[in-house]
Amino acid sequence: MANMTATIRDVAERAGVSVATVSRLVNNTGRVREETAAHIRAAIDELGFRPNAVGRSLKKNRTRSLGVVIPSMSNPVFSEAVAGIKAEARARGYWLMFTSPDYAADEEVEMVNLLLDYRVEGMILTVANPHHSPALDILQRAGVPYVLIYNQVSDDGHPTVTVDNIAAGREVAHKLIDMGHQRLGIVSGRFDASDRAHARRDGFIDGASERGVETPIVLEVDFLAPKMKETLNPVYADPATAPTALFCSNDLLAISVVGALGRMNLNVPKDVSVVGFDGIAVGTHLHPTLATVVQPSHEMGRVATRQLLDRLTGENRPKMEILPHTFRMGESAGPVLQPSPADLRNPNRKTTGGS
Amino acid sequence: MANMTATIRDVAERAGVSVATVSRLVNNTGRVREETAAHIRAAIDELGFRPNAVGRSLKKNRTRSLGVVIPSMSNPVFSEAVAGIKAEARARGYWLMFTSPDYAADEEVEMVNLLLDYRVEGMILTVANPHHSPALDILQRAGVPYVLIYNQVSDDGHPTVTVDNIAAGREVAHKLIDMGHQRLGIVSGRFDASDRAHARRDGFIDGASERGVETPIVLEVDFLAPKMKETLNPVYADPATAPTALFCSNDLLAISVVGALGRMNLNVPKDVSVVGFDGIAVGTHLHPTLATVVQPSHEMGRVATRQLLDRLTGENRPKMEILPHTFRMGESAGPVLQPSPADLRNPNRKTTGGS
DNA sequence: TTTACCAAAGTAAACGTTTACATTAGTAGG
DNA sequence: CCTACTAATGTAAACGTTTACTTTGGTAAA
Repeated sequence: MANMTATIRDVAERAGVSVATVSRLVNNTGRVREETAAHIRAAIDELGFRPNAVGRSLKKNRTRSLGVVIPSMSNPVFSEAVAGIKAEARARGYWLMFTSPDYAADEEVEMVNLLLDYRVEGMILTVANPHHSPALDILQRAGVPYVLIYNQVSDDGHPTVTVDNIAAGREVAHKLIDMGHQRLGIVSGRFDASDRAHARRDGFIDGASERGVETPIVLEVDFLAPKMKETLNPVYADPATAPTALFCSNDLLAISVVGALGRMNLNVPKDVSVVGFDGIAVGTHLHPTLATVVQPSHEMGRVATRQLLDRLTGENRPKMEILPHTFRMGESAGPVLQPSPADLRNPNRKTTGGS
Repeated sequence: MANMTATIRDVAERAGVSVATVSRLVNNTGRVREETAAHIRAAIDELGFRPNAVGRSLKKNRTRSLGVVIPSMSNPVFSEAVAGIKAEARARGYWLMFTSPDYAADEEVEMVNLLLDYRVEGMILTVANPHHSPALDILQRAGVPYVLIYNQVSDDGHPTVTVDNIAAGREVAHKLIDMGHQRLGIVSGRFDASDRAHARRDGFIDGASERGVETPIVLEVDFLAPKMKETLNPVYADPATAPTALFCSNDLLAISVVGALGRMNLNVPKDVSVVGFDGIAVGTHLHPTLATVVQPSHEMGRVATRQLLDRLTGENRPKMEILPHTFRMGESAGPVLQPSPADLRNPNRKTTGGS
């Protein structure tokens, strides 16, 4: 009967050969006579031998594992990226050790430290703020290669695979204004926990300003437990001033907003248009389907991993890479139905905005 | 400047002590004079020394890591469980290596093998079918402790933390029938990929039968890419025979069903009631909110981990543990509004059903 | 028969820790 | 001054692999 963790030495002994020969057979390195091989294979089977990756890692000084740190596992957008990372990593023989700090900054540092202790060969991560990140400092000090995903970095910064959040935010503003919306709003998670939410907001506000539309109001909510109705109620107390379109910093938030509006007896999109960000799958199954900016999450994961692994094999250094996003129209967004008298006098697009 | 992976020997050398002393200081085992300690700490800082977990694991023959294999990362119900697992594991100094086979049976085996190679000390997993699982066979053969979660096992089987899926299914049937529904349906993922979907269906059918209600029709869809409208259209072609209530084997599916019905111009819950299973957070944010059976996912993760770790420290053997589920009412389910003439003559609850 | 070569296998030294055991030196009791 | 004890530290052998280097035979060429 097979049992507790036989070692290569046990196998060698039982097969009557040296450990070196067993190792060579197991790893297909060097040649071994077929007769001998048969003995060894038999011994392996009988003992239930399974090469110890710990011993191997130590000797080769390579763990063949990558660390992945994403903000949260409960947002499908990150799951999709991890799927992409996993696909690419496994195709190249790497294993993933991943974890999420769930939006706690100190956890970010803690997890990076742990991963370094485990000697991952590289890391892929999304941090709260890449421009001031203790976690990244540690990583750099340790000299372990890494690639960011989703994060919004300025040009010279860290190697990153992401989309152009600012441009995307701007486009959403334009799209909504083109549909006739003149009073815009933003619903976002905490900006200090997400640099991309920050960027999307900036782009959106910028886009509004470019079209001479009043600056959108900004509603910052706690992403983890958004009390959506309480947030929206005061804003929609006066329909005459309330935004006719809301841009949400991610799809999960947008779903929550759509639900809350419905429960406030406001129709989406007739009374309020809602646009999300991310393009998570569930958005297409809702009623109304969710209008959103789609990020190529799976692809982002793949590309980041490819960059990282190429770097590890010395092929080249990762650089910043901006992947294309797309706007996906959905039933949650539509034209303004009842423009206010002011809007009737003012055509949609002002050519220029004073101040 | 700090740099490439200093070893304990480097530190010892620089501090002018032996490696044993450094080890003792780092691990708080044995005493070391404060003056010496200061030197060592300085050396550690200057060299950026970070104990190599691989070396440590090899020597101690303990990796302090647990393997987690869940069917999919894109279903939030599993993310919640992992959060619970993570909380408990980290509190006791364990690290998680987790992965998901994404509903591919051969991957299940592959992942378990990899985790065993990495010498995880125990595993927590949800398999497609615990009664015939090559992955579990391997695990048992290897003698590595494990605990299942979510899986539906018969009494004598594997240690498992789960809810009573059959009873829950039965309750849902009763609830719906109590609301006046007489024509029931089930929408489920592939039964061969989920023993719990199987159990929920059995319970539901059983519950209907107990009340003398016609056997629900069963719609089996591909969970990964459900073509929901195509599935539901033929069923709802004739409103007179179509189910007035649908029980879905999980919330993600239920959300998809609600959306599809909406797009078919059927009102939920006026025309059709929909009930899900899992209790994922997003369900409470939708409009209509999702009626569902809530599993204590986080708690299930915690309990399973506690069982496993207790087992590892020899405290006791894990056994099957059934946690309580709850029915959460939501706007997606309601009473039948326009009972058919037949229903009017027949009161809701038949006292007994003849075949 | 020698020589040279090659395939097949063995030997032993790492890899970075931990830890049982040994050593040293300082202190207190006699 | 010796003895005994203790605190502080050192020595060296593991843990399970991989791999450079060596050894052993067998075979073909000369």
